[in-house]
Amino acid sequence: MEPLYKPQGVEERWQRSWEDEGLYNAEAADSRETFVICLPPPNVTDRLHMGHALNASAQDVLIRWHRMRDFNTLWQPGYDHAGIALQAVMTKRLAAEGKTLQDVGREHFVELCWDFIRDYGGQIMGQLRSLGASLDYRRHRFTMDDDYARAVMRFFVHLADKGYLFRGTRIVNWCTGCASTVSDLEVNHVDVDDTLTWIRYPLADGEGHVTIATVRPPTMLADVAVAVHPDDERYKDLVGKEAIVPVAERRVPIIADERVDPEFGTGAVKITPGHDPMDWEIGRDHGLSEPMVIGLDGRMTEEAGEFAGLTQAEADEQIVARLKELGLVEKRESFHHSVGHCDRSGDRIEPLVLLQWWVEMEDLAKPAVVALREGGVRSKPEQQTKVMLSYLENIRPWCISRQLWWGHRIPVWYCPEGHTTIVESAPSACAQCGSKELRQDDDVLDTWFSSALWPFATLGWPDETPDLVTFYPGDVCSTGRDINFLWVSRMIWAGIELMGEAPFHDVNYHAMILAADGRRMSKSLGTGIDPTELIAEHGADATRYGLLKMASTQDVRFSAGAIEEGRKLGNKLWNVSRLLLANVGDAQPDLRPRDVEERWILARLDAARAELERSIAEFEFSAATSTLYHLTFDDFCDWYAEAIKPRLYDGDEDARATALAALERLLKLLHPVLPHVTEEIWSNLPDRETRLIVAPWPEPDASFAADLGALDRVQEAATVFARSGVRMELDPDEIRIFEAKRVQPGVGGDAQAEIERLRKEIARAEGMLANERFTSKAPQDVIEAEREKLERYRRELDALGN
RNA sequence: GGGCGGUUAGCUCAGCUGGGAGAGCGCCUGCCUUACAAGCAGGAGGUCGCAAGUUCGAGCCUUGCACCGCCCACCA
Repeated sequence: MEPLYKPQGVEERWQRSWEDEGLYNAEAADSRETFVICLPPPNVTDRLHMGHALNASAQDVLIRWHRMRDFNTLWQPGYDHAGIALQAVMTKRLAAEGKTLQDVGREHFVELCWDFIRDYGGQIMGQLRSLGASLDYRRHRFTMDDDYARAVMRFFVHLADKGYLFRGTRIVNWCTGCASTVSDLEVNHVDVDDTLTWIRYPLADGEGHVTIATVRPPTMLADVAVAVHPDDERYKDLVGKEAIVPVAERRVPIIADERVDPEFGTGAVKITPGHDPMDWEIGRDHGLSEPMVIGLDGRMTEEAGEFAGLTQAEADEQIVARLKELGLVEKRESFHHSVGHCDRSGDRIEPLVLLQWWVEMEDLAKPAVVALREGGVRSKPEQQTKVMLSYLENIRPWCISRQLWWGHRIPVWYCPEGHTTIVESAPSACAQCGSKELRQDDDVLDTWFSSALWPFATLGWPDETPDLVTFYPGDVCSTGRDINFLWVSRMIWAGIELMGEAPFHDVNYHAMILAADGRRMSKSLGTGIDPTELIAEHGADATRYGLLKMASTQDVRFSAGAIEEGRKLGNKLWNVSRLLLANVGDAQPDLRPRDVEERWILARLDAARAELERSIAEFEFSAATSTLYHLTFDDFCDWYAEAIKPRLYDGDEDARATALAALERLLKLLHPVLPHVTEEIWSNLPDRETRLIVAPWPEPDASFAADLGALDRVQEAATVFARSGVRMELDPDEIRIFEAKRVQPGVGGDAQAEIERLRKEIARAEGMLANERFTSKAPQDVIEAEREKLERYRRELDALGN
């Protein structure tokens, strides 16, 4: 064993062993209690980034911990086909070759996507292996696998059968960049600077005008009304009259609607149902038509007459110029407001009225609300439950059709009579009229439609497979807050709807790791840090430790020091193991705690076990790393190992056997966080045939917790000695430890300064205990603690000769 | 507009139901160099964002304010 632990080589070797020996595997036939986590399926094109690495580390700690606790433990891996994302990548590649989608055609395009995945996809599983992630890689699933596709089709048909599905013409979020609709959740509202133009609409009866304000003058070509608030006194007389939309020269009614904000602008608003969500709702309620003057390409359509074919910017310029000529522009002012942008492409969302497939969400969401409200599904941090509830309680229909080629094609067939046939696989004839002339819907499903099934479609659903019976429902979902609505909420309601219960009982939302500037890591700004480089440089153990340590709050800046701390911990453990292994002779691990320091370390190990169980169970991984660090450095190395060193050298068999047993326990406690170095050391223990990864987690053992005062006294004496150079009186046992530890006087140890410090503390404590209001109102244990402190200070002062 | 989180040592962050302000890194000093290309021991460094309130006692509870970040949202 070398003095410096080098993870390179060691880690890869164990990763191969664990996997080859089948120690990651979960079997349905295994009758032990199960513990199941599904890896959030990364996009098939993803490479490991900081979020993946952190989340995988957290999940692996849970998985390894439960595996050691004798659970039948399944960590399910796989990929998501990432409809829009992959199609965008492929479209770009085609464009680089000077080709368009139409050039290659649908069928060939899909083949190209598969080729791309074969060539460039699937890298992240290898990267997760290098992190030591103990996924059951044999069970790898992909959301476009044949079996998975069958589940998606069943889901669609199920929703149709239950009446949750409908096809309707509504206003949607159209992304010109993706050339597809996107759901409300995939729209980012971004503040932008626009120009607000105040335009006079003459009244049809020639009696004056009404002024509206708009940031999008070209859409006035699609105006069908002017609306005011019903209680707005200024416009009472105008309601029911007509106005003339300038340029378009169209007569439109002036209507009253409560959704108009009388405080905004003039209190009168142009109504354009074809291009604005609120206008669409008002228009629908007033039975107005929904003309559109902007097309799928974002340009002005034929409906725009003389402006057809122009970009919106060009149309804007020309229309405003025309209005100015007509003297109808009252004013123009800069205007700061928030506008929807496509989360994927960044393009400004174009609200358009299109025929799409929707899921009616209200009833589906209700059982999920109950599960969250009644604690069937808990969140960490807890506030996320409220966030999720407010989303589910205000949920709106989900637009699930996407105008893409890469994805699950919607299983709906249309006949010339206009009938629809909804079945899982291609029908031979129309279900209603028997027509053989069927045409499948061109669209594919939202990627998240298939992701929602992940916890059970990966186990064989809709078939009642042994895997499904054994491993559903799972236990924990660990993910980022960014996909809580997109993915987590949908797994919950889909699980309840199709499986009768939610797929997990706990959701852990991990921290976001930010760059040094406090913003999200950004490739273009060069602030990103690649976890695969961290692994290559510092090792997987150090990377895991560092990520878990730094990610204590919801958002945290990356700190290289945390990784370094992990490396140091592994190195320290390595070296204390070298010390013990080199000096135990042929001793076997055995508990023979004869002396106080041995009972003490066993009690400390058990206390740490309890702290770890609590922190891991509560997903407080940062607290867990802290426990491990102090246990290893302070307790095990600095006190215990130092104290027993002389006896090890002397060939004390009890000390040797107990030291090995204590080291075993330490390795077990550290294994979930630092799996590689602990397994490596474990393999060097005498007669070691079993693997640490499946070694039993230590049972609670409080039998050594009593009478630990001796160590406390030695530590107290050491502190006093270091600060003052004065030795307190100790018992022979205590002196032995004190000597073994070779306690040194601190630099500038100053008895006088220490005496003054203690006197001040004593005065403070005495003051508190003399305060009747404190002694009468404070809890007994607080008062008792204060008395003990006072005693200790007095004892120390006494030792200093005062 | 609504909601949530944050503001503690030079840096990254802990601080559980109110009861002596902490860790790691960095810095300074000493010791050891027969586990630790390092380790051990000690030290300096903080009006716990600001203000008021409750309390015997506030980093922690209440109210207001300031700044930072995130989420949701039909401000044309």
